[in-house]
Amino acid sequence: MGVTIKDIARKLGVSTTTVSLVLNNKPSRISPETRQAVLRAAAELNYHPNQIAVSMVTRRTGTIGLLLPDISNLYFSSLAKVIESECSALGYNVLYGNTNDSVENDFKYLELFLLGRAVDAVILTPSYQLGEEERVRFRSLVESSGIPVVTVDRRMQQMEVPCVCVDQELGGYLATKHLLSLGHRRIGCITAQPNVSGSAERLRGYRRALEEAGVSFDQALVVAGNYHVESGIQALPILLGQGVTAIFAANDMMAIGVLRECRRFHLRVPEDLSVVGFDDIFLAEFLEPPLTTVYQPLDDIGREAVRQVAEMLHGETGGERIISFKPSLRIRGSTMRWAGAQETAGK
Amino acid sequence: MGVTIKDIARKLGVSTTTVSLVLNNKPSRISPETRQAVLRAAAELNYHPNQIAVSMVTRRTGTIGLLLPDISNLYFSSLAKVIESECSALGYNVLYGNTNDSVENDFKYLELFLLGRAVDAVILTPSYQLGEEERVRFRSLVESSGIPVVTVDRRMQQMEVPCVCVDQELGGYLATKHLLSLGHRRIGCITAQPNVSGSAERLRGYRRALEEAGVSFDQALVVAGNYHVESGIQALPILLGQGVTAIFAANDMMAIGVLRECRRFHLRVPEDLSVVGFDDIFLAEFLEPPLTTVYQPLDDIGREAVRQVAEMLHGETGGERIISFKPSLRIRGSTMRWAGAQETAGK
DNA sequence: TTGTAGGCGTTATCAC
DNA sequence: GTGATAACGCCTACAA
Repeated sequence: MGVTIKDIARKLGVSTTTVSLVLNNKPSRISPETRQAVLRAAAELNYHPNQIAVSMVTRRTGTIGLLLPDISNLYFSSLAKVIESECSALGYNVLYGNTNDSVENDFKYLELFLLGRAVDAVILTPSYQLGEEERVRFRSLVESSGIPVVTVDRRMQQMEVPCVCVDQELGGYLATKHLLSLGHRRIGCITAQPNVSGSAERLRGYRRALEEAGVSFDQALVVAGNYHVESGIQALPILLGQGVTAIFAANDMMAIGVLRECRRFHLRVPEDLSVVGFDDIFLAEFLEPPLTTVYQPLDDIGREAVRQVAEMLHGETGGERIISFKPSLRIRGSTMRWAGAQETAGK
Repeated sequence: MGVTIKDIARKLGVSTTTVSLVLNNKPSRISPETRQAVLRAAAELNYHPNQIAVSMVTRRTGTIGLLLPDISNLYFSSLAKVIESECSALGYNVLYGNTNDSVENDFKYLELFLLGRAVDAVILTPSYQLGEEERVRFRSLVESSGIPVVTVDRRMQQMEVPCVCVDQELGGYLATKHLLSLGHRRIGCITAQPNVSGSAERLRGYRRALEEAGVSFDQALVVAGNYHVESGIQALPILLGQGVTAIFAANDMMAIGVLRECRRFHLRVPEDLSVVGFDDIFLAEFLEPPLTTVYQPLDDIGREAVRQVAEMLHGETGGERIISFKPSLRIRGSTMRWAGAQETAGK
């Protein structure tokens, strides 16, 4: 069960060296005859190299670890699709882990993959910003293993690891500015936990837009969600209680929650409430109303993450570089001019 | 770079056997002192077994291959999440491949995973029913590798492989019967390619419901999609041209396409057109209107697929068993009694 | 209770 | 041109 080069060698009366040389197209000048013979025998016996054995000696697995917080979030599953496809094109397989937005799971998989030398590199979306202690743990993990690690979508502060993402702050700014330009003044914001990278930046963008427009920031208009639909649902009544006329949700899932809950409250979107999301998951345009949201160039991000990994695999050094793409606003049906805008129109 | 049991053995002046025995908790009675010493040394040196080396000798990789047609389809990403989580609980990693509904890719990954002995087992959703030639290829691939293969969500006809799925025919039947019970008589059906397993069965259920209700089957009301949103969009005008009052889409993605296109046509759902989907992806209830659809017990399916695999890994034999779960109808807002129903009410 | 030695399948280093 | 032989890191009879 399992033809080996030994079998081929024996059958042909040559050494395993010869077989290996031929099968790997090594530039050692084997006579055309033996060459053909080996090739034919390999085909006849239906030989296929045992990748484990190959990995054993070459010290590379041909596998890249991919750690994502939640594959059932359309944003991440689309990202996974791009990354897997890019990896596949480079001859790499993807070992996948769902971290459920838990730092413990981040570490669980990281240790599994890095310490076990099960992968040649890792692409991950870290769950939270690490505390000092965890930072040490992470750093020693990465350094001692010597395995390239690249972060995608979210940054790891103070870590010497390349990060591929979007300019989150700008995204938050664009979303909020759009609402402001429509005359909204009381704009709610649903963020994720403050120590999730990305979330804080999006909030910063929100604040900057407000300040620029001379609208004072009100902490009561900011509620922390968790990037899941449910937290959008829960946030809505709180924000309505604050009299908001528009909501910026830090991702599309939460925006979907808001949309959904609005119907339960018989609130029309966008007539009664404008809603902006973030990510532009591909279902966003199919919602009712089609969701105005901040587009992330997913393909670029995924492609670039793999490119970064590939570079490091080819000896390029890591280090804390940030490759940042520009997000852009996709205006659709979930936002409109605030009916009461005339009052403040003169501003 | 990489502490080995040799390092530990050397440091302690014992043999690698001793170290291995201790570290693997083997029932060979090592003296408590050496035992402790080994454990301590391993911790101090930060030892972690090289999984490749372990795999080399144990002949198991601790990895399960998962091949899915489209991870950006919410149904499959949710399934992947369940499967990964179950595998993880059993100590298995998941090597993931996106096949894009192409048989060629099915084989590409299957060969990569099976022939390279990169996985201990494979769970896959086959792209299409295989032709005779492909069937031979598949069978020899699976048999020669001796690696357990389990099919999920879709069957492979005439293949000696366990399949975990839902009673597709029943699902199609329930969906259609629901529409019939609401008075609809011209019911369109959007299927996938006829040779995609599951699709054909769902269509059969549709026919059975029609026959049972004494409504004659009309081929013109059946249009073939591809399980993507776009094909729902394309199918709608065709079906409207046939004067349908309701549509059964063979999955939720296509149903979403229908919903979306209805808005462009200023058609109200469900007042002007009832729509039923299939899968009950978790966004279904968040759509507008919330989608009536056929629920698949995703968790059960994923869990059972992994259980099947685990059994085969433990020596249970494979064979063509079908583990079928019952789907159920989730009635939500996208269906209602047909306004013209009274005409045929007496029927 | 512990050590020796062989082997897993492949690649790599030298000789010949 | 080709072939021994030694790794790679670990496990496991079998010996001692």
